[in-house]
Amino acid sequence: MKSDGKMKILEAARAIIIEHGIQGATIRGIAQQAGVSTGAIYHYYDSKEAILYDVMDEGLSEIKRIATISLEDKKRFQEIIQEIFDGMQERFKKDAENRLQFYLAHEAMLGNEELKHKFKEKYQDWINRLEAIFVQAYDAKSGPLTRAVATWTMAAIDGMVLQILLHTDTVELKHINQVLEFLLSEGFSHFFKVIHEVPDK
Amino acid sequence: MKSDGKMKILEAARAIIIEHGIQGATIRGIAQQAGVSTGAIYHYYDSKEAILYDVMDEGLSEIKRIATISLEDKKRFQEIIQEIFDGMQERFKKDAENRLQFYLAHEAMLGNEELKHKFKEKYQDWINRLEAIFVQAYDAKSGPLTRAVATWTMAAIDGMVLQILLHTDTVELKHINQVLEFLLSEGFSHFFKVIHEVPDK
Amino acid sequence: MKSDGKMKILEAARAIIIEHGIQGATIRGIAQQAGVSTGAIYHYYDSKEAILYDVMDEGLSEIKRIATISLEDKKRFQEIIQEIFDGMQERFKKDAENRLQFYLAHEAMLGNEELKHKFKEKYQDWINRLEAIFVQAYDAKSGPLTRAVATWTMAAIDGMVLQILLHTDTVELKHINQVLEFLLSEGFSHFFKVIHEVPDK
Amino acid sequence: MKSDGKMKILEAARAIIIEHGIQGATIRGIAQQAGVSTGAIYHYYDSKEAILYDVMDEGLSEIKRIATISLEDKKRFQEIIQEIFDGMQERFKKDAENRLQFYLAHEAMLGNEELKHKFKEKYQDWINRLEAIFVQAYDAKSGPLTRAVATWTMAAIDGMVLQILLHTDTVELKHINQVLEFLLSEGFSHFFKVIHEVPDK
DNA sequence: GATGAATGAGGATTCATTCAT
DNA sequence: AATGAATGAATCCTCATTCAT
Repeated sequence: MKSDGKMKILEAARAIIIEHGIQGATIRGIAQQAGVSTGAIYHYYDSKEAILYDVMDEGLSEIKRIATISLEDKKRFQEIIQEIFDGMQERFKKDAENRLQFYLAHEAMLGNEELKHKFKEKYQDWINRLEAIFVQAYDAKSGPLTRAVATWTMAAIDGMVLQILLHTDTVELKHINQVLEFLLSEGFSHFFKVIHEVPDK
Repeated sequence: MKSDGKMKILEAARAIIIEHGIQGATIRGIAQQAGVSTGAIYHYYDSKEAILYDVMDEGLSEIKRIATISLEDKKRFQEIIQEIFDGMQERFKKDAENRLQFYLAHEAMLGNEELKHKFKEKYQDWINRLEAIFVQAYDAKSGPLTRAVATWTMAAIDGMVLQILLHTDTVELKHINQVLEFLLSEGFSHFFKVIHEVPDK
Repeated sequence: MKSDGKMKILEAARAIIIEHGIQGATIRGIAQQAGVSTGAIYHYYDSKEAILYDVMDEGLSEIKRIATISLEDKKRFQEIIQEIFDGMQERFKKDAENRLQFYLAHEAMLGNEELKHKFKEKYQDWINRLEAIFVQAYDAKSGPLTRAVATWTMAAIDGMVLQILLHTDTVELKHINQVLEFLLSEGFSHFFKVIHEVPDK
Repeated sequence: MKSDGKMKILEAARAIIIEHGIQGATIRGIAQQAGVSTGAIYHYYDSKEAILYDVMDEGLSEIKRIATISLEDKKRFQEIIQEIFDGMQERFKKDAENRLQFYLAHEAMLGNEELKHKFKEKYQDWINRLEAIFVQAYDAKSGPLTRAVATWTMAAIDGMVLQILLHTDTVELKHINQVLEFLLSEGFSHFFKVIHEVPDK
């Protein structure tokens, strides 16, 4: 449970980061946005880095991604596919959250080891879930290859989010979705069927 | 054709970024590494950002090279595939350039209009080339769907680069590559064959 | 009401300018003279220019003071005249502030819109006050002509300040003042008497 | 006689100063405008300051101001007045020249002793001429007071030019001119008549 | 708990001038 | 005569962090 003060600071930091990026998130700015003094920040957090870590911790926990799909009740193939598809569509639309995640990922890759570790955990988790979904949906045998497919899928989503944030506009969303639909309904099926026949190199 | 001075600076910047990260890449540091004065830097580049952009641009133009080679002479399918595969492997290794891509994308998202425009152009270009390769390799008919596939492919590569930079280590590279290989040698073939039979919605 | 910190900085800036000129007034120098760190300066002022503007503003608000005093209680003509005269003499002596006025005017002309706006307001204010004094002292009827006289008077003072700063030494101060005295005690009286009889063209 | 190279540089410097002010006039910029290399500048001039001096020398010589009025042929009072008036109107309109002169004056007052000296000479000259005109027009006796009046007049013009350059817009030009007209046709006459009766203090 | 003034090292950038070619 | 690459000290400004009140 976070204290009131911490929550105020976290929320402020989040808002600032979304608007001004990590570089633009200064202690002063966060303090101002939170309506407290700069000194007060240091009552709650030891350093700026600690704040970033907490922002990430909260931020990444919120992001359920496509992994919210319940696996408890056996659903029909078509239903699962549809849910995955809808989940991805939702993800593409969450501009603020995507920015935040992207900024944090960027900060992590700049050398912040703690953040990097946090991301690693999260990706492991996300990919685990995605793999589980694939296993169920496509009746595939869990293994390094299903995991690799999940990894590639996650990568494709991240990369697509990046292009959306950058407004690269290389092709209409309609066609992006057509390909996605094909992949989900046929591509993966084909892959998992074929791949099982191929011996591991 | 880059001047000697520019090359010296680019090489120095790349070296610094690999060793100290982007945050550690200061003008002073780059100048020192390049063995010139700080002022000299500004003889060749208008700003630090221009240098970073050039490092990225220079490094990632690999894609351009591959595209050019592949399309010059009619090669056999297997050869083209191999080149694409190798090109992607190369991309994964370009540590400094990949970091820069995310760093600069970050800047672009924060409102740097010039950068935003450059990224848009760059993605359009990359995806155009990728599409052209696909058209040749898979004997597909150029259209919004081939373009969408190229866009997804680009996205997947970017996303994979992100995971590599974050060291998410969700699965061994061997399996990542197995999936990639399947996609290139069979997946896309299958897709383009099937897709032509499906009418545009 | 200026804070202690601001006053310290303003005084330091004024001292530096008088001794080393505007070019010699660096942030480091001002900070040193004020006995604070360079960073502290930015706690009080947003930019170097803001400091310089404040030094000028503070110094030249003398005019404002005179105007206020004069109009508070009904004074005799001779007294008001004397105050205007003394006020002008004071203005001539404000070396740092006068230099700054020209320095900042220079900046304004080069396209600094904020500064341009400030100058416009300042001149409007000065001339309003001067006009009010004239109206009271010479019992003139407020209107475009009294305003025009105030404008010319302000112009003459500025121009004289310029010549003082340039040390043109075209004539002894004694005679400059004799003419000024005549203007104040007789010239303007004559003008306002005559002008009211002339119909507006 | 100035060499071709010098003339090119001077003209370039002049143009740059008018547009970007003295601070904006860099050796590089001047060289570029003149279409020569930065090094070439130093073939013709020893330093930047030397260029400024020359620009001023040319610039101030060109400015004939109201002093172009010929005193050779005895003109009628009304004619001379009209010429002075017209001369001032012309002066007000020469935006580029006024800027140049103002910028140079500013540079001089920043501590450049050579420029200051040059300005002193010029002001002495201008005021001498103005005084001579007054003596003739108003039939006054040359002396310190006529000189003081000329100095004040010059000051008023400079100050008015400043306000015009700053666009202070305190009053319509029409009324500015009405006051000026009164001064020329009646004010000065009155002054010179009265002043002769007053004994020098 | 809370404030906000103060620190000071470190950042990018500018520019008159020099000099080998 | 002419070039333009190179110099490097100096500029303004930023910001995480500290600490007396």
